[in-house]
Amino acid sequence: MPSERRGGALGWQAVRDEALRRIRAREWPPGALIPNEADLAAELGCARTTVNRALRDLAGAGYLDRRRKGGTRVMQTPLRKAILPIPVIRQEVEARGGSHGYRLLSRHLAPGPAAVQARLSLPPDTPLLHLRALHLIDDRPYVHEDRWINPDAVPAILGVDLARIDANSWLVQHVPFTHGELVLGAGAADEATAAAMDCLPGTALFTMERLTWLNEAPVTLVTQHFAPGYRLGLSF
Amino acid sequence: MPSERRGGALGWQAVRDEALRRIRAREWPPGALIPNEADLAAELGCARTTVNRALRDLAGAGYLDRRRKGGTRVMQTPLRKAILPIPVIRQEVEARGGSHGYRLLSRHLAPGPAAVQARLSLPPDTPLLHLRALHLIDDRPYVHEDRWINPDAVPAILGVDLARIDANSWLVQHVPFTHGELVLGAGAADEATAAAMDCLPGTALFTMERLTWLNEAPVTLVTQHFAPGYRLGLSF
DNA sequence: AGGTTTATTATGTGCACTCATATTATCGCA
DNA sequence: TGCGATAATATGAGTGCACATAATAAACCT
Repeated sequence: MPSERRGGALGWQAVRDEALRRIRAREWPPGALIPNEADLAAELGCARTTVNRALRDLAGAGYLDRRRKGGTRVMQTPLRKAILPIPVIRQEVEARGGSHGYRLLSRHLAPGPAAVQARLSLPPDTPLLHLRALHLIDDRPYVHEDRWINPDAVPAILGVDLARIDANSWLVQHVPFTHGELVLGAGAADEATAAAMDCLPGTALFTMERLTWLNEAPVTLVTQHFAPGYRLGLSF
Repeated sequence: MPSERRGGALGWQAVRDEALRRIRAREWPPGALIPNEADLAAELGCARTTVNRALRDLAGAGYLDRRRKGGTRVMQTPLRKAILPIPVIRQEVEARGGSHGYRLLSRHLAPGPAAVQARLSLPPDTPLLHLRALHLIDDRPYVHEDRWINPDAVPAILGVDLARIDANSWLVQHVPFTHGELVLGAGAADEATAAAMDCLPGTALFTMERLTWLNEAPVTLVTQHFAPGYRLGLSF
């Protein structure tokens, strides 16, 4: 018996599936108020706790809107979401079965342009570690990255041999962060990027900008340009 | 008392916060086995159920790896994720405070190119509704979309006046779907897209391709090209 | 009628108990 | 020593109960 348990009662996943079925079948149409937990529990022959967990899960998935005393209603538009794992290039390449190469192109310690300092919410004269690097997959250019690191938040980074290990891998292993922002876009390759990526200037490149924070302190800002033709696939 | 309850016991969110603190402080270092639920409950003075919920939440967020009998260990790399809401252009534009305009550029009912039929897992001769449309924000081009709809999955779409309401809005309101795929990328504007978007051919455009399914049946495949300079921001 | 207080209601959360299930470790035997 | 059966263990899950909390509806008093 797939979805049944002792005495024919349903488990929380079975309750969730049944509720989702009713939503999709429009038995519970968009915007409608659904029966309360106690009634559903009685109808389905399980405990209220079980119904609670099922409905809480559906609310988290964006199908239901729940409020105390107000009851539970079906969202008018399901509002689906896709999950984007924050990529670690090295792992991404190796997961594809490719060999990961890495070349540090430049390394400087100095305040960045005003726009960068502002993006990090730092005074214009705060020195930052500026890295430019190239990730390779099977010896072909894969990602060109331009990174700024705040040494105040990560003093140890200054002693790391970044020609041997890429900053992303090192940071992921050694520096926790609390939250971040991510911006996706498309841009034309500039001269420097085109040279590094071995493509023509002006080629359309997929771009990802990432800014991470450790509490109130900015950790690192990185802009990555992906090789021409790169596609990022997600499921939802 | 912010995080306390009756008798000084912690609630599940407080337990989660404490566990997260220990992970970030490296009191529980990456890869380490943490105390079992019963011990933690005893230490924190709450029920095992409460600890269970807290740790389950952290596992869902990617901080912990749990397995029966194996115990709970801290993930070596936290593996963070960003949530990408599947956009509905009209709502996105209006949420920005802009006015949403829409123009249907073409509408045909015929089988598509082999690549499209294959992407939808349909025989090469299945007729599809092919739409090209332009979304405007404050009367300026915003998104150019090229859409294929499977009339077998959505017969009613053939009777809808798609010059008045955009297909996305109509589909979201009238057709449930079970899952989908999404591909992000960057591409150069071709002649037709450039003309519609009022930019030069070859301009780098952010691209989103979306394919939705209703159980085993493909519903719609849409390729959207966003206006030059478009940036998609997310938090994590 | 108007506004404030009070009761009602549905969900949110916690606890103690019970059993299920997936592993892992251990024991016993050849 | 090697291998299969068995016991031990940590998490997964369900139930019944109690109480907390937020939002609403009803009662109440000017």
